Amino acid sequence: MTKKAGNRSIPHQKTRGHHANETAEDYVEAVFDTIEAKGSCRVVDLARHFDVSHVTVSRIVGRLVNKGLLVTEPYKPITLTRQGKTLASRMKERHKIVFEFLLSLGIDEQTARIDSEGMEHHVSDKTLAAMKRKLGTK
Amino acid sequence: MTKKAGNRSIPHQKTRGHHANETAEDYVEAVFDTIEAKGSCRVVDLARHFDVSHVTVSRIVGRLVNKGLLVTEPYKPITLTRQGKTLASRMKERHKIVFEFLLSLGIDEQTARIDSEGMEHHVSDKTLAAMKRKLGTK
DNA sequence: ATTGAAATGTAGCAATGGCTACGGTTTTCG
DNA sequence: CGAAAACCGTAGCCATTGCTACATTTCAAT
Repeated sequence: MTKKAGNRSIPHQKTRGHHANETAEDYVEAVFDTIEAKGSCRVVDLARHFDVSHVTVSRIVGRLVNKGLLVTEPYKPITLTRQGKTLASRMKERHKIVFEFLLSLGIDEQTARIDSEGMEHHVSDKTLAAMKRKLGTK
Repeated sequence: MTKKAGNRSIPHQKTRGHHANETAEDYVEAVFDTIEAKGSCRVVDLARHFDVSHVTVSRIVGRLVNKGLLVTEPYKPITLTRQGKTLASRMKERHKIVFEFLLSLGIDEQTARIDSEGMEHHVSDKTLAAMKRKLGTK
């Protein structure tokens, strides 16, 4: 052994696990925003937000409950655990920095919004710090 | 119907399909680079490159052959179709721009390499153009 | 209080991307 | 040449994320 385990220089992530993380990040952020916007967050809110079926949402919510990020009960609204809130805050912060950085490059809001949503999961702390620096410099 | 179909304003991609595209992009790029580097590309080269098993590679290669991006035969090397070459070139160009842009932010090569691999799939043409502009400006 | 609509849950299917185990091909080398 | 090593394919398992169809629960409006 020591053969199969990540001897490669880390770059290429095992997609499955990596994407599961992205999903968790997206969901806690959406739950946070929805609660902030309308007081509570239901499965249907997330389904509309991500444009997927409520089935997909409730399965993923179940997984994130098991992971300790969300709390809910059958037919009840969804809330964040402390851990979920922490992750959501972190993601919102990343999102904001990447979004504003893109705006500072002269990109329109619509494009910046879409790109930042895709990029925020792939930007390392170092790159995020560099973007923050540039923004402060401006 | 017209109900379930993407009425949302496009940002949130149906992950499955979206990620399949990313995989295709990564694979054609890797095939291109491998052929450039050592004359031919085998399943085992890709398995080592992505640090996954050869089984995963050969299944994905099979799919990309069906998609018209790759060409191969049992126990033979993998080559790119014209379409595959086009996509590979596009991805390499994106990769290069994002990578160099990150370097221009003062990020170290290792980090820039990892981040650019993750980001290249999520950067729109507009954002890419903006990065290119900034690089030219320097 | 009842009923009907909206929201959730459950069952079950498909596609993608991981894996191990096992067996067949090809290549290389003694 | 012949055997070991390297490479590749197939079978079959699991997890994730989509979906439709159908059942159940809640809630609001009459």
